[in-house]
Amino acid sequence: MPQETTTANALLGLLSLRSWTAYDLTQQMRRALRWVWPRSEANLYAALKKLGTAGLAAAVEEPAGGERTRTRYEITDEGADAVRDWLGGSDPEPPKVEAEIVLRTFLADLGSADDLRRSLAATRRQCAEQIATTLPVFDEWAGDDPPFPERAHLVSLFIAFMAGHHRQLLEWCDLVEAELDSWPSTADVGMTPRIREIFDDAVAEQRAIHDRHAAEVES
Amino acid sequence: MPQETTTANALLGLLSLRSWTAYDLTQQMRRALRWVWPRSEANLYAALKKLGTAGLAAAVEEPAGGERTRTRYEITDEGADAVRDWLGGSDPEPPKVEAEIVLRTFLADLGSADDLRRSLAATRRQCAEQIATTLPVFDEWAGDDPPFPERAHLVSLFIAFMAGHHRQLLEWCDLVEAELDSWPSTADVGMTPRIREIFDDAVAEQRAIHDRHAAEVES
DNA sequence: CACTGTTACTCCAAAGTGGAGTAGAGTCAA
DNA sequence: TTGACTCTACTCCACTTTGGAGTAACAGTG
Repeated sequence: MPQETTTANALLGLLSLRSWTAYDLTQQMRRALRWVWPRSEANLYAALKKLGTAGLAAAVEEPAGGERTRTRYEITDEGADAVRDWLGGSDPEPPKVEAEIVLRTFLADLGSADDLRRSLAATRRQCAEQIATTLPVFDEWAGDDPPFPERAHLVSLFIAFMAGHHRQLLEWCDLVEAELDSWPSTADVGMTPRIREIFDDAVAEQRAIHDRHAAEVES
Repeated sequence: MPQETTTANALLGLLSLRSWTAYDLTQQMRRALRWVWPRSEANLYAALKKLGTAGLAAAVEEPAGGERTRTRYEITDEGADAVRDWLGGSDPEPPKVEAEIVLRTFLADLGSADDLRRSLAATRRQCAEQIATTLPVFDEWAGDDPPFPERAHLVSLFIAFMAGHHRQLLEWCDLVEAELDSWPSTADVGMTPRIREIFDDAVAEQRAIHDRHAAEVES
């Protein structure tokens, strides 16, 4: 049996909770899981079809008002096995970050201080927009009739990750902006005492993690 | 003039600092920039060729010992303009995260507690491995003869981002593991008082960010 | 002088993107 | 009741990107 993709397993995971229509699944991915596993609609619909042909999910056409139909998917026993194999028999891919803002900061001496300030402001705005779309979802969970009350612990950990991610990103933006305000320009600042402090702190923290891990492996 | 991709601009950014061979550029991306802008080797070589045909960089074949040649790239005036346009005339893409570990945690009730523990341990290991590859690069910057001493301030902010990212990820792993140890199993824990605390804290933090941003926009 | 590792790339099938397109159904207001 | 929207429920397609394998020459080591 060939290994399924993580996207396929994510869909199978949702299908383990209940049956969904294809449309609902894409919306669910878009509303919530997008923030840790972003995939395009086209890809999700395609992955669902593959789950169907691989026998991991069963597709049923159901009426959707008037002439229309929609496709409802239900997990099969093979599908449930596949999810268990995934969780129990493989390690997660390492987390992956794509942060153009950090790239721009790294190359900030090729532009003006205001260029960088605008980019940081854009990142803050994007962060706030992201939160604006997720807050209603969280409120649904906080309300009287949450979708899966017995899963509140897992959802809470998910939300904690999001909060931590946003905190770290915005704190970093604050740091960059504070530094930027203390520089004459973006170029040729070099290793001032304050910069040395930031550098040493960051390296020391990484080294501590590294050493702690090495010690744990040895033991 | 059509907009360049972020990858193209990243390469042009490096070429603004000095000339590089194609091989060196891919290694540089792999050693350092990968952590905020991961791209495959194949893609980088292809992007460089495009920069050549677009006139943004000039490719020169140079001898590489014996019969072999390698391609050295130098930025052109058009290329330098393109970088400035990028930094000054467009906003960064929103940061993007892909974290299978969070997905697995979200779906942890489909597997055992040990499954999740193994996944968390794998994430910790991946984190340590990542740090192990970056520490030598940082040490180079801390040493007597750093590559671009006048850019130390930008490199330091880059490293600060990496440290913050790793801190947030590992602290989240700690939180999950601590919770996990207090649960009878991964399933059906639901909204215990402790979970409610985690949930409320995370939502409150997000809301604070959201409200602060809304207030700033209004003013 | 064989062997291992590094340099310097290319190739390719498969996965994924994102924007446009399509078309029926419900909703609300003039 | 008719037109304008928005939502539902997808499909299509050209393009980009991935990641692993492959290739072949050179450089250093024992």
